[in-house]
Amino acid sequence: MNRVLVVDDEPQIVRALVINLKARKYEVDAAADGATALRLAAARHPDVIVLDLGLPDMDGVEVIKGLRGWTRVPILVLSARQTSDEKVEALDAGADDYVTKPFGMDELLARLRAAVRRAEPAGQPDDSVVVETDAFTVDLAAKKAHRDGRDVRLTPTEWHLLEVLVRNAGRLVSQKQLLQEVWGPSYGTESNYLRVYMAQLRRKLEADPSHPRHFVTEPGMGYRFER
Amino acid sequence: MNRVLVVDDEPQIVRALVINLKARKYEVDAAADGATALRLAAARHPDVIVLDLGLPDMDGVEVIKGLRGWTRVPILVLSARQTSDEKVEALDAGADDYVTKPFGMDELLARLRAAVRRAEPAGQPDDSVVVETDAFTVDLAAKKAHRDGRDVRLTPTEWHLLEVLVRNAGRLVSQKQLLQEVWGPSYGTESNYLRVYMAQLRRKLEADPSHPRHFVTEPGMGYRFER
DNA sequence: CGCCGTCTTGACGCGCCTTTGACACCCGGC
DNA sequence: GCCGGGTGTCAAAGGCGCGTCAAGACGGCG
Repeated sequence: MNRVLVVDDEPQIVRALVINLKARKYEVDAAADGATALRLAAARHPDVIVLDLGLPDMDGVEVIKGLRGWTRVPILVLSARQTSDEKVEALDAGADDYVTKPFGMDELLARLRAAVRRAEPAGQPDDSVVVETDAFTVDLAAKKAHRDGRDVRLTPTEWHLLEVLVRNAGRLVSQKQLLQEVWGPSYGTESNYLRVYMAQLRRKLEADPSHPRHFVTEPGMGYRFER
Repeated sequence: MNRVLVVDDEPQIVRALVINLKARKYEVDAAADGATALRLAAARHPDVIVLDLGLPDMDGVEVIKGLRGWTRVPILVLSARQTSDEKVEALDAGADDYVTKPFGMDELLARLRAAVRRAEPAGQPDDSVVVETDAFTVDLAAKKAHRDGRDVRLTPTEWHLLEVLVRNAGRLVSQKQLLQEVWGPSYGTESNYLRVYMAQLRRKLEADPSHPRHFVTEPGMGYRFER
């Protein structure tokens, strides 16, 4: 099931979109301004964002840039402005598509499907989403972690952190990058969050949490997941 | 340089597109019918396809399906038909974007850039910058150093220094430049720092630290990394 | 409205990294 | 042969980042 973030300050537009999307089995979050949009994008990690450019608190293009600083999630811009310049600016800022109001719901949904479809990973053989270590296994797609034959329960934040680390297996991930990918673009220095949650992951997944072998600290730089 | 395949049966449209695209340093191929389009797509492997739906020999949607059978290359549909049904059909067949004629060249080019951009390989993953010497290997992206089959742990300052030297491999780097790049612009004369940390790097990476072969001192000037 | 799980925040001790000073060494010039 | 600038080496001190714990704030759900 795909998650959509709808950003628009006109309630009736939001309502129409939410109804249509939910009817098609999307999970929907909604935001009425740019700040909320950025926060929700970070917190909920939608598969696609529908973004109205005319927001009360900030320029829509700034929202696009704010998102593009840390994510490649498809952004479908919705706007009443029809001029070519607006479109070019939004697209070059990182938007994936641009639909002018009034729009046909069928077309919007088709463009949404197209955006989601091409964002899906190219089905490459043998890049399994299941990662195994000698102590535990993680299935990113199924959102399941296993250890000693038992399921391990992880909170959303723990999952998110784990996911970023596992996707970069073997590579160092800087503290700043972790913070921005998990907590959102406005974070970057709150390294105490990382310490708390790395401890959680280690406690839940490492065989010997006080001597981690898979979640390695690189002092002063970041963390690394080693298979 | 990106390669574009333009598919349209109207010569003046093709001409306009080709001129504009070539002026922006794209390599351009052109096809006037669906069969030629499919052949050229296979032969030339364009980075993006601009496809008119109204072709003389076959339905545009069939061309899309024919392409999608074997490639995920971005397809930007160009069409005179404005109905919602047409758009939905084309998008669901696998098109990435749909622009109706008459179209603004600026907008089309922006949409083209967006299509090419998102098709680019996702960010960093697996683009490792590995430097090898006979004694050790350094992976700048993963922040990993290897020697005698074992990982070598480096502190942040050591990494930073190593990075500057490796990025300037073979070239002399002045003491002042090293100090300013690693310790900040307000440093420039604290050459004792360099001596301490160069010793660290040599001890951790050189086969014979007292006779360095890769981290060479140029007395009175600076240091040089030799592969 | 109250409960429960999750996230945030602060405090504390420890260990490692950085900084700093002292000293030996090499090499050219006097 | 002596001297001095630049360099390599070592070790101690200080500070900062990390792991850990726990309490409080927050938010979703019944």
